[in-house]
Amino acid sequence: MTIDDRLKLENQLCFPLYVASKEVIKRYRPFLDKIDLTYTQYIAMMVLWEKETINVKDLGKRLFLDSGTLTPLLKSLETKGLVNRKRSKEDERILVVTITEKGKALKEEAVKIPEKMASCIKLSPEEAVNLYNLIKKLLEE
Amino acid sequence: MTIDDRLKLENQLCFPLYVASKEVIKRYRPFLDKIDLTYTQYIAMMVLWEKETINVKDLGKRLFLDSGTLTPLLKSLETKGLVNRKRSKEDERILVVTITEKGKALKEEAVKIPEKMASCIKLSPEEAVNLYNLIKKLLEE
DNA sequence: TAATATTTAATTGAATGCAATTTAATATTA
DNA sequence: TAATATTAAATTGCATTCAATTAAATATTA
Repeated sequence: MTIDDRLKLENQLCFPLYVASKEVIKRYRPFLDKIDLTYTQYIAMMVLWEKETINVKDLGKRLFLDSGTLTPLLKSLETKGLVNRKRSKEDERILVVTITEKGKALKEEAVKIPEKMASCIKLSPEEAVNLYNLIKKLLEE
Repeated sequence: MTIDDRLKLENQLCFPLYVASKEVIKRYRPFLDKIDLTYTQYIAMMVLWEKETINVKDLGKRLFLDSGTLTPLLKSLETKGLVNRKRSKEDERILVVTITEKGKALKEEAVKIPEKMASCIKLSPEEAVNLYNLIKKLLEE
């Protein structure tokens, strides 16, 4: 490979990763539109469907997002009536996010999404596991 | 796997992909800061280092970006003196982007980036190829 | 040719995403 | 305790990203 070749898009690992991520998120859109969530709102709700209550810092650790992204996102979810935001009594710095009944109810709609997405993606279960493990390794260190 | 498990982040393929894409782009930042480019500006410049001249539509096809992203991006690259923007004489709808001498000169700095990035990523060449192929397959259809 | 359709960028608007700073609360230390 | 340091969110500012619309130019069709 020449020096020049190294600066070509096709020879970068990052670029296909970047395209794939955007593309897969785009494929979620028709399904997410039906429950009026963006992708980022959806992954935040996924955490809340599992945990019901979490503070902003822990949510950020889980989603790899900071308060600059999460604060407006959570305010928007609150406006939709899906979560409550309340300062902790013990430590006023901490903002505790709790899922509402309406938020919980939304889960019934959302459970259909993963299998619908799976059928959009042309990977065998083995390939999917393989990809998953390679991405995990990529993220190491 | 229970129905509930399917709605957990760890069991989604999309989420690690999304995190990995952001993370790898973040790792580019220290290198890109040195040549005063954002990641998106960098991939646009990569195309121009290879082709010297391209119109917005073709650039968008190559980068999987539309004019909503590219128009401000290219204006910014023009402000930096790295490209020129000029309407085609034959078809005034088409905007032709051409790399400047300053833009070409920047390539000398940029050639070091891919190998520096490679050393940031803990994948063997075989694993990288494997990942590349799986991502390509994921994007099919 | 005149009317219509298509194409290409630009624009608009909403939602990220992140670095950097600020604010307020709590913890630590002198 | 008083001063300082740390922590958690919020805010600010800049750069995407994309859907939808607009505007202008070109192509096609009646």
